[in-house]
Amino acid sequence: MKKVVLKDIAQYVGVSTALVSYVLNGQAEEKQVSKENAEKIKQAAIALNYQPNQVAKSLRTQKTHTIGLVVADINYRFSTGITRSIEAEAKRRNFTVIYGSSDEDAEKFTQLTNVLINRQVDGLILVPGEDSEEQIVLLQQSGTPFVLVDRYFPNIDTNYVALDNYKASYDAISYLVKTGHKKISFVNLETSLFHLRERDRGYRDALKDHHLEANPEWMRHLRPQHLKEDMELATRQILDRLNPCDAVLFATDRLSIAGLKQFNDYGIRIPKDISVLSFDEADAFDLFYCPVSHSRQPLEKMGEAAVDILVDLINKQKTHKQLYFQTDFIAGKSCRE
Amino acid sequence: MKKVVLKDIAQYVGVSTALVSYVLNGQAEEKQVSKENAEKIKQAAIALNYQPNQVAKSLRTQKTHTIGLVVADINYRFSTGITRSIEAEAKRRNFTVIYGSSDEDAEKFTQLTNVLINRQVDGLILVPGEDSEEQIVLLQQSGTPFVLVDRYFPNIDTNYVALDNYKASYDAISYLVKTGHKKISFVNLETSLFHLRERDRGYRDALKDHHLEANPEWMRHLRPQHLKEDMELATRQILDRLNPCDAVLFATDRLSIAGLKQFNDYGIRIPKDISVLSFDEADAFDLFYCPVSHSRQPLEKMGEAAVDILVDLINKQKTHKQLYFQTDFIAGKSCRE
DNA sequence: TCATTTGCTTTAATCGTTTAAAGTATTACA
DNA sequence: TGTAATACTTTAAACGATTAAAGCAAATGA
Repeated sequence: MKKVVLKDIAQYVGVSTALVSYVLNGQAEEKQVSKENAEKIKQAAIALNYQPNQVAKSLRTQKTHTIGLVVADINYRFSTGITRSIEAEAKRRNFTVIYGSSDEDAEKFTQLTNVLINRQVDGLILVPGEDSEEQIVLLQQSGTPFVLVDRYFPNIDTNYVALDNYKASYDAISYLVKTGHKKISFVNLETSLFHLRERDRGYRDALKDHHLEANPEWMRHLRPQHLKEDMELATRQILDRLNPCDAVLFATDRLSIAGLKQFNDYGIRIPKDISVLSFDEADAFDLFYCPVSHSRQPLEKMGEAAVDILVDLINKQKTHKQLYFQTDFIAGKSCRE
Repeated sequence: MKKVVLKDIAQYVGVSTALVSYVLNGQAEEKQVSKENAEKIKQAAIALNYQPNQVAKSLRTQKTHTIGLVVADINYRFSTGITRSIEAEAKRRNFTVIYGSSDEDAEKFTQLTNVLINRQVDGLILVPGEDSEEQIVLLQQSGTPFVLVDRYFPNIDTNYVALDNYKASYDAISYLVKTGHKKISFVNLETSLFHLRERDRGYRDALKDHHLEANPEWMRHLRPQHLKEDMELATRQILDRLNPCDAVLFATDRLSIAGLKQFNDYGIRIPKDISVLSFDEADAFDLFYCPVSHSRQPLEKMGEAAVDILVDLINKQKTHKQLYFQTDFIAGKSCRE
């Protein structure tokens, strides 16, 4: 069964392709197409089940109505969440999303963005990984509209939608202080990614402002590739006999899961033995014996904002924006009060 | 900065676009392009940073080298897993994947497939939901190459890649029987989806073959939209004072999570009070106090197979295939031995 | 010397749309 | 009656690639 194209409708009705195009694009009035022909064309389109060829349309209009999305790792909850909200908002605005996962690999990230650009996406939404500054700068120079989400580079002036990581971290620690904790550990990843470094800063400043002990051993930076072993060491340090912590803040959901597993293995009970607070949400928290308190990123809002900004950029409304969001605090029962 | 197109290179070097096209598509030898020109063209392409316009290419060749993927719900672990492996295999074969989530909604499913077809994807990989038979039949009639994954319709003769759900279920029950369980419950979803009905059948037959009590109350079908309340009822029934089960098999990961949460709430300990076996894998299992034994779907292999079959279809190698896979049994500690 | 072959290059149509610009009746007005 | 406006419709050139087919020298063969 051959594909029905515009020309087929034109022949079927006995008019030129121009008329058909006008009618099917809702320009019947504007282009003063006779009611009779307009009606015939509409009927024919239905009768022949005409499906416009978007590729041809894109080539002609130089617009694909497509957004390219590169997430850091599709296995992250953050990624599926943000993808979902970006898709929803994109659909609302009649855009399609093509996406890919860089798996935190700078080269793959570059490759992916190039593939997407070759496919003529109108713009990009990116969650860049380590060592991607260069590619971002190149993108910027090329004039491709793009928005960064979650992660950004303080010394590159781009549009981005991010969390106020400093504040989120500061507030989380303040909450722990307020609920009577005095020896607070912070477990983060070893990375140069700015947003995670901001969480460090929030922790440090909060401790200082509340005049708490800032034991250097309590701020841990685990190697992503050696999470399990580094976590084992970290938790042992945190639970140290002589000077144990009474609370720990994990900087990401994956850290929390690894940490809680380790606590399980050690037979440590939450929150009796130690209070636990987490960044991000994880489905896995559901199955833990006590709900885990955590700071939740407003993924829906962030995704929507990213699409909004990007679409503005695409439409040449040169909004230059850096948007910060606040976390929602989800109170569980993993913190002693 | 204007985009560099083929013509620009042609002008830059002083040849026709045909030559440029030949050289950049590796047909220099075949088309007997002079070494001199070939070299110049290659240099120019690099110098001008030429990026071919895939849209134009697709229009001309009538091939987009793109696969459309529609998953049932991006939030399922199954979806991210299969997406990942499909993406990887597609990339290996030089295809890009555009995907969307139908959120188990038949209308959205139809819409999505149409959007993808309009974008001229070369073929589709689909995880259809309830009430999508009609759309599948239409697709088949239209001649669009497609492969179903995970779910399929026994009375529609399509290509698919699926689990041997009957056997997986049968084997899981047999394992429970072998480890000494006698009163085995099976918690499934209320749905007409064939693959889940097959799991019912496996359960029933296994009970019969092992001459076990087949209490109708022990085969539960929960409404997906009322999972929590139905699960509460189901678990109460399973734990019934007078005739409690000694084991339960959950038909999906989400059911397991809901069930285990409920057990947590009731203060039931696994596997002391009851043995638990699950289909699928869940990150959340990690945080449960005891590793959950489960039957794991070989997502990587399934995704690869789906791409393989689809690409064959696209290349007119009319392989007509129904592929069944077996689950891997992952032994945890949630079953009393 | 003329025809043929070889080696290389260009021309131009094509994919399926969109959209200025031009074309052609018909009607209105002076 | 001639001109202008109105109401439509068609023509044809894009968009950026691919690719038969044709073109054109120079080399070869008879």
